[in-house]
Amino acid sequence: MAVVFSRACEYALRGLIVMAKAKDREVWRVPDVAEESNSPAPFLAKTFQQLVKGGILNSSKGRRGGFSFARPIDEIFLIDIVNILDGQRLTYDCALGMPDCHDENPCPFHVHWRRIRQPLIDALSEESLAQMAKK
Amino acid sequence: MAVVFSRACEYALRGLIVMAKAKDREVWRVPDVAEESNSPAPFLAKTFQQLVKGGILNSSKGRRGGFSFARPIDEIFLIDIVNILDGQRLTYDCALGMPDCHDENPCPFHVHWRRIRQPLIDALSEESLAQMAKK
DNA sequence: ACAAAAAAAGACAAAAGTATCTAAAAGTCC
DNA sequence: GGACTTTTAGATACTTTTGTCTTTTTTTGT
Ligand code: SF4
Ligand code: SF4
Repeated sequence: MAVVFSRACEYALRGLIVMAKAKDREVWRVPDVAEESNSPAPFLAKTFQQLVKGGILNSSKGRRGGFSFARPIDEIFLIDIVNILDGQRLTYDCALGMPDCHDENPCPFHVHWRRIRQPLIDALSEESLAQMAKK
Repeated sequence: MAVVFSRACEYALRGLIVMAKAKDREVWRVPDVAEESNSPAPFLAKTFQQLVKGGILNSSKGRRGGFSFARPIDEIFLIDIVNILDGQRLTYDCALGMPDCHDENPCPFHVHWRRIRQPLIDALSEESLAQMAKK
């Protein structure tokens, strides 16, 4: 088990940060992103396809093809990426794994998880790839 | 992938909360805990064995045997359970999955993860099973 | 002593997640 | 048009986690 994000999400975040940091370069081939972000290229390629479907990336085939951002990077927030790759797991699901329990008649742990999850959601929602690239 | 804890940890937390809530009962058989916490009994048994090794639970075999707390439940904190079952993953490892990188020359995400992880560690460190049982 | 009950230990099975490989489709450049 | 490059799609393999099953060991109660 990874720490908080799935491996796919970890690789994607690392890769997208690399891409966002390179102001001069627009289009990236998967092998280049993979090398720069220390990710396995074939696996990263799969997750980039998901990000294309999710509207984060554009892709183009052929000689000068590759992946590029589908919109300005100050309009791409970390939560967008996490939502596409890891779903609502981190932002909605019960931390104790109960399938059909939310808010009504909460168990003792509920209030804690709420207090922890909300700042996480806030941070992911407020931070854009553009801001990540600056630091 | 579970939300933040492994399944083993989810089941353990749920089970221990059930046990802590029952002030009248000291010794619990695994099948009873499993039923009360909606966990698979054989799997829960395995994780309880880990908690015995970790010093959280005592176990006794035979007719009136079962599991009981190894120390007062106001001295058992959630972080103790998480540390035994999930290791340092949540409290120390890099959220982006980089193996050998901590604090020195941090990447753009580092500061965010620190700001999120610390409240999590604090909450888990401050909350005891006794407090969990009250609510 | 004996039978029953419980945890302990280990083997095993199933599922999910991660990673690689191959062939196909589409675009670029000459 | 043809060679080449890149994504896309699908198949496949590996690994880890999760879950089950069986046997053994220990204790209790009769
Ligand atoms: S009340 Fe407890 S079991 Fe229900 S969603 Fe909240 S943490 Fe999960
Ligand atoms: S600096 Fe970035 S890569 Fe390094 S431990 Fe922190 S979050 Fe992980």
